[in-house]
Amino acid sequence: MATINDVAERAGLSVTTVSRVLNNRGYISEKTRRKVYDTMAELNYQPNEIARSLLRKQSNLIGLIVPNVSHPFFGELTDAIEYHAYRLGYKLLLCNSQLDPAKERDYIEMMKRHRVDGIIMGSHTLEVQEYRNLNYPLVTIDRRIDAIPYVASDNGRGGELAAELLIGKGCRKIAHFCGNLQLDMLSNLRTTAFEDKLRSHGITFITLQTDMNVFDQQEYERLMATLFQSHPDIDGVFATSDIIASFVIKWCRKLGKEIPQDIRIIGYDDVNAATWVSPAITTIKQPIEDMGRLAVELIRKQIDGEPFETENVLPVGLIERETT
Amino acid sequence: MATINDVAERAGLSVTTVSRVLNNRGYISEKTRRKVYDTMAELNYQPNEIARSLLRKQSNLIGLIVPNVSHPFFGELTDAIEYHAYRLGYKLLLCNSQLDPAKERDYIEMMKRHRVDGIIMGSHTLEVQEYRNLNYPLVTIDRRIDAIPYVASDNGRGGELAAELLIGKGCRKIAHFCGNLQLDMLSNLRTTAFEDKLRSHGITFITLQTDMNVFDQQEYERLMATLFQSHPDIDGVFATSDIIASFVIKWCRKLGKEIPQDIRIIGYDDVNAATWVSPAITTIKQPIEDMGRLAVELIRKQIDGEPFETENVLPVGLIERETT
DNA sequence: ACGATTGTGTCAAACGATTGACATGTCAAA
DNA sequence: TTTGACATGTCAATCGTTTGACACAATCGT
Repeated sequence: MATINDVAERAGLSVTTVSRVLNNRGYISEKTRRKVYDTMAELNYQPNEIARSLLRKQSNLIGLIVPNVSHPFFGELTDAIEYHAYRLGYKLLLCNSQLDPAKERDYIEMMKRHRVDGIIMGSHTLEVQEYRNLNYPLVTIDRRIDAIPYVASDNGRGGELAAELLIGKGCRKIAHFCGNLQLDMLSNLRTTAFEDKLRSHGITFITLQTDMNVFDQQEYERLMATLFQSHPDIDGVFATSDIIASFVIKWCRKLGKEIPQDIRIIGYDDVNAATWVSPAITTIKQPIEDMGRLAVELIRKQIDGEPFETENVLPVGLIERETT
Repeated sequence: MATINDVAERAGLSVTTVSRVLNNRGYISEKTRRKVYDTMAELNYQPNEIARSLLRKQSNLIGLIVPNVSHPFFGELTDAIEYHAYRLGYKLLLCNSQLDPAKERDYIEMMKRHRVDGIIMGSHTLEVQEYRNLNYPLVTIDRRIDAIPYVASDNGRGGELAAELLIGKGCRKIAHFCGNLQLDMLSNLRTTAFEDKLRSHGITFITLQTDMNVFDQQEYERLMATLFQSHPDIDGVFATSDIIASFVIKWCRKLGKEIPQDIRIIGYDDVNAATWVSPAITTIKQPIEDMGRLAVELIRKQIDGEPFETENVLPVGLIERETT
């Protein structure tokens, strides 16, 4: 691969001059500028970003850790993050933790070695202490750790909205699929708020935990079987992801339950997949695009030393479709 | 951030010695080795991969370009690629082209500047000439360009299997949703093989083009409306992705068509989403995991100068579920 | 004709690590 | 006592680029 020296030599100029046109500094005549560009094209020269990064102490890389990009929520979030990172001139280093602490730790180390400019943590399976010691531009999705800036949507409000809708539709016995409550994530607020609301209305509910971030279809199926066997009379379901909701729909069909007459279902996230199934899923919309934009923005601000908000909670919305 | 000099100084050793323990070369006493590791931990030292890359002329980065990770097929493919890249010690640079040639070109340039060790092209919207001139370790997914190694699944066989199944089930008038036939992709072979088979059996068919890689829900809906309006009597559908198939299912429900009694539907890919909808989609399975593994493997072989196959066509399979 | 502006050059240091050449020393085996 | 393995050190070059300091011309306005 051609270097700046090759370009300078071939163009009959000094490296300094070539560097000057590359970086737009100092006086350069139009003729020289053109000569340099021509030669660059001729040699198919691309400035070596590695050398630049070394000198500038800036890699223009952002690390993103998610449980799994093939989960619709994280896929769409990754899309949004990639879009905004690109707009700001950053490249994205993608890591799937698979919710494996060892892999997550390993990836974080790798990223630090590669001197990424910041890390967006969509997965967080480690102990709080480890994140605290990181000492790095960081943004967390859906989890609050000390003073580390985070972006989340209003999970409490989401749970409330779901409860209100189901109550309003007259449901009397409701099942709720939530994520792993052991993990310290803000999405657990959905469950808290949802249960509080139901309790205050004296409505019966059953809460079932899943691992919503890396789906295990088998586990979902087992869970559905258990639920409908022990509680054949539930008339409402609040699932903490649209994917789980789609499994509920499947199971209802299998059991001959009419949706929404016999049972009402509400999902969460409003991923594209919510409209792929029929009936289309009523859901709580997370502003995925905005969350991605904000996450990137927060990294940028930390890099540029600008002030930033630590707590970034975005509004959610109810999207009513055909399952309620 | 601490450098190797800081470590050496603090440990009372020379950089050479520290470097020797880092790289496991030459004689090192157990005592010194421990001293170095302790000091590294103390200073929270991480060797600067940027400096290493510059010297070694190896970034350990693999670039991946896909139309869009939030498309289930590419999400799952990305997962597989990430998994195997990680196993081999590579990090993944993720790029969504959004099927925008300008963005794709721009990303390719960026990747070359960053000296990624190889590029996996899951999106290819540029002119053949541009890829030819790339002169870089490259692997293409589902597209054949000169001698550039590619991985694909047996699209021809896939189309054939779909046709055989539908014919076997007694369908007489079949609709086929294919991707953009203008793009020179191997997935077009599905269409060719499918149509050939139907023709040889004297079965009527209608082929409709979509842009399957970046889904536009609106477009799908429009397409469905058109199809069922002008051909209310179709009794079989072959969709070139499971997502499109799920839209067909939706539309059939809306029109009160029973699946599979009135109409049989077969999708393509066998992504997870194929089982989220009900009835679960009968589909042609692409070995996504293997495709990802092979793609990474092909990049590695090019980097390491090992011999490799240029044509890598993996077998597909029929997964019969509930829509046929 | 003077000084300012413009255009280009030379030189060297710096970024953080690796590596080869070579020197020096200790210690134990032969 | 000699030899060689083991252990560590010094020194300098290298990867490709940027940048500041400084020098030297040519050209321009006045």
